[in-house]
Amino acid sequence: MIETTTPDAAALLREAGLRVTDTRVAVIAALADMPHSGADAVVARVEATLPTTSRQAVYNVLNDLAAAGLARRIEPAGQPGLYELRVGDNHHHIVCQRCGAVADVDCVTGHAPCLTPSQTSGFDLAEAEVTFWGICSDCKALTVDAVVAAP
Amino acid sequence: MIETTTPDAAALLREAGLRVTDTRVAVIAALADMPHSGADAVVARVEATLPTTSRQAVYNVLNDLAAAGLARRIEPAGQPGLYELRVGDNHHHIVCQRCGAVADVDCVTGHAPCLTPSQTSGFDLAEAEVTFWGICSDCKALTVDAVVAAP
DNA sequence: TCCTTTGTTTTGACACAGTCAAAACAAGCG
DNA sequence: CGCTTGTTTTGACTGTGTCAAAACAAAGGA
Repeated sequence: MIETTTPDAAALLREAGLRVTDTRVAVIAALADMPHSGADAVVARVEATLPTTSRQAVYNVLNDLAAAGLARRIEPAGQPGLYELRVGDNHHHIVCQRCGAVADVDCVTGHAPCLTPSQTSGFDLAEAEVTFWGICSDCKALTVDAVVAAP
Repeated sequence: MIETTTPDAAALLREAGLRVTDTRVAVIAALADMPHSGADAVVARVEATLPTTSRQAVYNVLNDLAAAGLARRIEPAGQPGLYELRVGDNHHHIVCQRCGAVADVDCVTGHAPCLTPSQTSGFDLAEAEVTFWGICSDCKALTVDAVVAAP
């Protein structure tokens, strides 16, 4: 019986022309469970089921998945690279300035404006990446608590 | 007589409540000359006039300038942090996917759409950062040359 | 002008994220 | 089953940046 927890990682890998290995399946499962994870978090999650997995193997897999278009890498300023399986829809992200939490943001109103800079300085434009910055609800709650607790 | 090469770095520093030192003035001059420079490039430039300057001093100054609002730090994915003196107008950037060159892009058509994500997942939104990716004219030229030279 | 205070710079060790390369290993195919 | 080729392991290494203590210098007052 096939694991339904992951969106049939094996099939995804085969379609992308990548060999199906335990490490790769486990990394995909980890990303399905915890989107916007960094290599370290993935290593930790993978080690839970495959304790002998090396850090390097996870880095390899994450690179391979990104190169094959099965995963997308984002790199908000001040954070290590994060990976997610949601690909192909060029959605955006909102990042917490305090704790670094990341959430998805669907593309903005018709998204045309974001793809059309006023001048391109001679560049051939390939894509536009939008990152929103703010404070997540958890951190907001903490701030309020602090204010309330202050004398 | 006052150096007119830099936009009176000393005055900027004093207004920001920072002491005026050779290192700081030299870093500001470097950034005025070469916007979107990383720490390494700034170190190299500063060493040209102040050969005894330490790498750490440049990092300190760059951090101080950014903290004081005299410089802005950007960090395109896959590159070290870059600094520029153009602050306060929240302009955007276009980055070359091949060579990493960076150019300024003034804020997009009315900029309202980019500041209004469809859902904020409970975040308090502070700002929106847009990064355009493409190929700069230099790299474009190289590609054409390669194609022409190919057969 | 010289002294004092406080902020800056130097020096050198260190941390983190990630890459490189070679040897051991295993998936997929005939 | 065994080959071939791609994957994983191991361990050293790089680049970017931070930390901390001692040496030093800018600003302001005596």
